[in-house]
Order: sequence, then C-alpha cells, then structure tokens
Amino acid sequence: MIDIALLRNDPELVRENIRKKFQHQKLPLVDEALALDGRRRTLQTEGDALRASRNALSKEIGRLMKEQKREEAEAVKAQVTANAERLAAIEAETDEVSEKLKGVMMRIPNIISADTPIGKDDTENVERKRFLEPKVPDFEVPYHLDILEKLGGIDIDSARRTSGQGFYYLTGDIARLHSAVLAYARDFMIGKGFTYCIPPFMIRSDVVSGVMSFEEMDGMMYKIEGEDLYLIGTSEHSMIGRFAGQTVEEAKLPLTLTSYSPCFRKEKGAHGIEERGIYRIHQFEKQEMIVICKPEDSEAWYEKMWNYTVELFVSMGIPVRQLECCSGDLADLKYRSCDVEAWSPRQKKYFEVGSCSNLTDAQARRLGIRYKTEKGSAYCHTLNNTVAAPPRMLIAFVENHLRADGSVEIPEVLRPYMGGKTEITPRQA
RNA sequence: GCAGAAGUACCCAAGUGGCUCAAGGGGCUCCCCUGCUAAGGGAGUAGUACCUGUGAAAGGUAGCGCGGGUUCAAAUCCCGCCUUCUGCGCCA
Repeated sequence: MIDIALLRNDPELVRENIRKKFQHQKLPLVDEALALDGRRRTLQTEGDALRASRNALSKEIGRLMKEQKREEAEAVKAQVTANAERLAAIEAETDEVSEKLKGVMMRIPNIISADTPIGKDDTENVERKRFLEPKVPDFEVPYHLDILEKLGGIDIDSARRTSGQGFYYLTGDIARLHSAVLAYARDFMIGKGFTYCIPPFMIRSDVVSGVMSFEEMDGMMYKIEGEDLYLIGTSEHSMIGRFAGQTVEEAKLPLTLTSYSPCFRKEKGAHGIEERGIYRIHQFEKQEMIVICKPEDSEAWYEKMWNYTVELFVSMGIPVRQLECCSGDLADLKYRSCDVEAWSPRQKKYFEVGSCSNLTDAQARRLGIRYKTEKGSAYCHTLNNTVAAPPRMLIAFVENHLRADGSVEIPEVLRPYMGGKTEITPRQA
C-alpha cells in the first residue's frame, strides 16, 4: 500500500508506475482514490465538528444537572439529539468511504525501483549475473524422481495413498540430506548475524488477511476445521505478522531473522501441482530470512540478502544465476524482486529456487509496522528472501552432483551434518 | 478444556455514568538550592493517528486490551472476542 500523501501530491507518478507495470486497467483507481480521499476528509471535518459540539453540550448538561436545572438540561439534550442523526449518517458514510478507499489503495501497486527492467511478464525478466559454470555431464541426467528413487530416498506412491497427490515420503540418506541442508542453511545465516527463529505454523485469519490478498489466501491457505486458524504457506506469514501493529525501537533496527518452518500450499493457482516429482507440492520445508530495517538501509539489505542465497548455493557447488524480475512480473507490494535460479543439467536451463524482495514500506504500512524516531514515528521497510527450500533444492542438488554410476557426491560443507558421509550410493535392488 | 480474577500511559496505580478531554506515585527531562557513598524544592511528561489551518502558529477528533451496544454523555453499564494470572483437568 503506497502513501496516500504521495498519491495526493504526485498522482502522475503513480499513474506512470501503473503504466510501467502494464496494468492500464488500474489507471482509473488513481482518480477514484483521490475522490474518495477528498470525500473522507470532508466527512471527517464535519464529523469532528459535530462531535466537538456534542462534547461541549454534554458537558453543559452535566453542569446543569448538577445545579438541578432539569428543564434547561432537557433543552440542551434536545439540541444534541437533533445532531445525533446527522452524526450517525456521517459516521456510517465515513466507514463506507474509508473501506472503499482502503480497497482501492490496496490495488494500487507499490512504486517500483528505478533499476527494475520494464517488461510485461516473466519472459522479460533479466538475467543479471551467473555464479559457477553451468555444466552438462557426458551422460544423460534422469528426471529427479528417478534419481531419488534409485537412491532409495523417496516414496511417492505411498504418499499418494495416505495423503494424495503433492506429498512425499523422504527416506534414508535423502531424508537426512534434506535435514542437513536445512541445518546447514540455518547455521549459514546465523553465521551472517541473523537470529534463528521457529515461528507458529498456524496463524489466525486476521493475520492471514494482513499479510496477503484474498485471492492469494484462497489459492494457497489451508484452513483448520472448526478453528480460526490457517496453516502457514511460508514462515514469512508468521514472521511478519509478529510485528503487525508494533512500533519497534529505532535502536533495535535492523531486525535480521532467519526462520524455519514447514510450508503448506494448496497450489490452486495457474500451474497447479505436478503429476510427478517434487517441484511443486502441498508441503515442503523452508529456511527463510526476513529483514525489517530503516528506509535508508533497505536497498543495501536487498543486495546482501540475495547474495547470501547465492553464496549458500555456490558453497554446495550448485551453479546459480540472479534473475531480476521485470515490472510486469512484480507483485503489487514489491519495490523490486529477483529470483535466484539453480542450474538444471537435465533441462539445460535454470529454475527458481529462491526469491528475494524489497517491499519498501508497502507491507509495513498495510500492517502498521513502525519505528520510533526523534520526531515521532515512521514505517519500516520489510524484505524477505528464501535461504533454502528443500525438497525443491534437492532437485538441483541431485542433478548437479550426480555421477555416471548413479551415486551423488555430498559437498564438504554438508558432510558434518551427514555424519561424515561423502556420497550417497544407489540402493542395491 | 473448565472455573475464578485481571487488562488504564515508560513502570506502579486511583477511578461503578457528568468539574476525569484519566488522580497520585516512580522514572525521565529541565530549573533552583545544596556540595559529593547524599538530601530538598519547582516545572514539564500520552506516545500516536487523522482532520482543519499557517510564514510560524493554533485548534479539533479519536484513543483506558480489541470490536459492538445502551445513553445527551462510557475507563465506568451491557454483549462478543483476545490476552495474562491462579487453581483443576489433559498432554509430547
């Protein structure tokens, strides 16, 4: 949600931003917002004046009652009553207009960064930089599920019977590797000065509606029957929700947190879940990082954050690239965003393993996350980024470390978490 | 999960319908006096959001856990919810 003051002072800037995102159908929202804002202010001024008079008259009644001047008091009461209806109407309209205005403001996208490439959709995202040489081995790399099955690491069939499509049993060394990656990612972020946090895996509906739009909620969130609770789709939900409505002391900023959680998603959206494999599933686990900082620091944090993810993947020997999201592919709350993509030697292309976003003050304004300054308070900036999300990252892992004999090498950084193992070998049939 | 109690500002806390647009104390800031293991006096102290308005000002509204209701008027009465504490119960 952008600052209404910005919209008042420079509506053309807001319109230009909408054009850059190819959301021309939203252009009328700017004038709608201006009109509603004007109406709301008129109503507030009038309502405030009526309340001021009511306060004064009520005080007068109190005085008269004390002096036993009942009749005079009744006369003043009548005056207040006469205004009551008008005030009630104004209050009702104020609520209605404010609600509408909020709805319109929520649909106006955040101002995007000057560095964001202009483009219609994800096909126009721009590769910025590659890390490690993307290699294709001289043998054919099988589909990840086949690799994992050969290693005795996955049982999808049983999961279909117990839970349906989109779930998995990970077993043996692959399950251990999954945990190892999470533990390594956790320690990696702790090493960068982040505070480790395990948040609630369920949140109330008011938190859900605070952190996402209704459409997202409908397409992603699982509701607990008979409770006002939802399973989180990412720990960002409970991590950011933690600070909703809070004013943070300036001295405590930046808040740099790394959180672990399982993530549950309906994946009702465009692609749905895959028939085969573990690329897009209903349940996965993720190590996440979030930063809440002062506005002047958010761009520097954005750069640091995506680079941490790159550094983590490079340390495991997985080639990656940074892909800058273009204007049209940027979600409305985002100022800028990039994906970290890992190399797939099977598909001979990169695929998404993480996403880093700077939401500037748009999310903080919506949720009321502030910090105290000498002169009052201001909205924080919020950022979030994936550290590692297995089992998806396991796809990149096994594809890149697969050897001709079907075994998979364990990179050195993970060996301490694997009891010193150096490789995972195919299970003898 | 059941029962009881509670939620007021940075902290403690008074306050059962109207001179409370929240008393008092602690703390904090400033001033005075004193002069060093200290003590006393005075002044200020609700952060915030929104609105009107200006050169600067100034004013108004909201706000006593949250949301409704009753009333001319609500911290106060009524309803729902949240949270905390105590006891009982249940449970890794």
